[in-house]
Amino acid sequence: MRKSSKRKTMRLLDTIERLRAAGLRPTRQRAALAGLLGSEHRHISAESLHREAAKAGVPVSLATVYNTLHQFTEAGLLREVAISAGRSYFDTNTGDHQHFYCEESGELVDIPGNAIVVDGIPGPPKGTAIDRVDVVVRIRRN
Amino acid sequence: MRKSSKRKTMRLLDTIERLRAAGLRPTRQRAALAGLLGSEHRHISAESLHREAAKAGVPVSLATVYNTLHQFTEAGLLREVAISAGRSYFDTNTGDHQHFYCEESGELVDIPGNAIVVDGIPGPPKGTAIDRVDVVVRIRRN
DNA sequence: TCAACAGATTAGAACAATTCTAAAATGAAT
DNA sequence: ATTCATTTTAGAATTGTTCTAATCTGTTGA
Repeated sequence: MRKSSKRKTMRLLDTIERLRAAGLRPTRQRAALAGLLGSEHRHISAESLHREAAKAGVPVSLATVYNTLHQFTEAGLLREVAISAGRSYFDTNTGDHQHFYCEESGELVDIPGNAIVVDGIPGPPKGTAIDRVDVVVRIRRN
Repeated sequence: MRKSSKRKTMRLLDTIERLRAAGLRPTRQRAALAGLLGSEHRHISAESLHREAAKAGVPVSLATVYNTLHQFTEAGLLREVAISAGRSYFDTNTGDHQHFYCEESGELVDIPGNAIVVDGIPGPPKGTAIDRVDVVVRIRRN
């Protein structure tokens, strides 16, 4: 067995464990998608992941990609980043951080959470609690 | 002439002046929509403004509502607030401020700009400049 | 005042992103 | 192996938005 193959196998087992831990049945498709998401932090859309899966020879329906992304998000494996109407990203980095967003290219760039500080947020309206604070720094080429 | 009618007329003239000043031809529809947007600060969607116009007896096509909202935004009369895929708001308050967003109700609540402070934003990627910093404080009922 | 034309509006088609549906397939537990 | 709940799937449906080509309206200048 070659090294790369062995590594792949170990990653797969890992993935299956993580799915189980998240309370998700480790199906073929979920494991494949989790594998594609990989360990490096990335910003993906449903469409782009669907294309990637197809390219990797894992035929998954677009509906399943959407289902899976939402389940992963609920399970805390992903974070959804709202940018603009009709443009939704999923971020494999669920830790504390924010984003630059380039209006022209549509690209996201991370801002480490320890860099940015938001201060002076008033108490939330009665009967509600703060869930998360999202900062999007919109940038333009010049 | 009744008081309310006089007030209405004055507002209309005002509106027309503001449109001209923004370099927009003061058409029936633009004046009507600008009038509906009124002077109090509000958060609206294209759909909601379209419904309002219909209810007020001003038949405007949805396409015109979209066109007008975008033109007003470009002219600096409105600010667009991106909340989530498939949910875009226009804010009649173009001054410095941010928002609470209630995940459950979809409502926006203003946070005065003088309250909130964002610090420690790193220099933007090479070749780009910061256009705007958007803060969305996501809240949930409890 | 009105003719002419650029610019604006319109209904409806087209489009993009996402969700729904009902049927077929699969994983887990006997 | 059989069963059953869960998952996947293709394709239809929905939603929000933009496009298109025809029609209409402000504005300008004769």
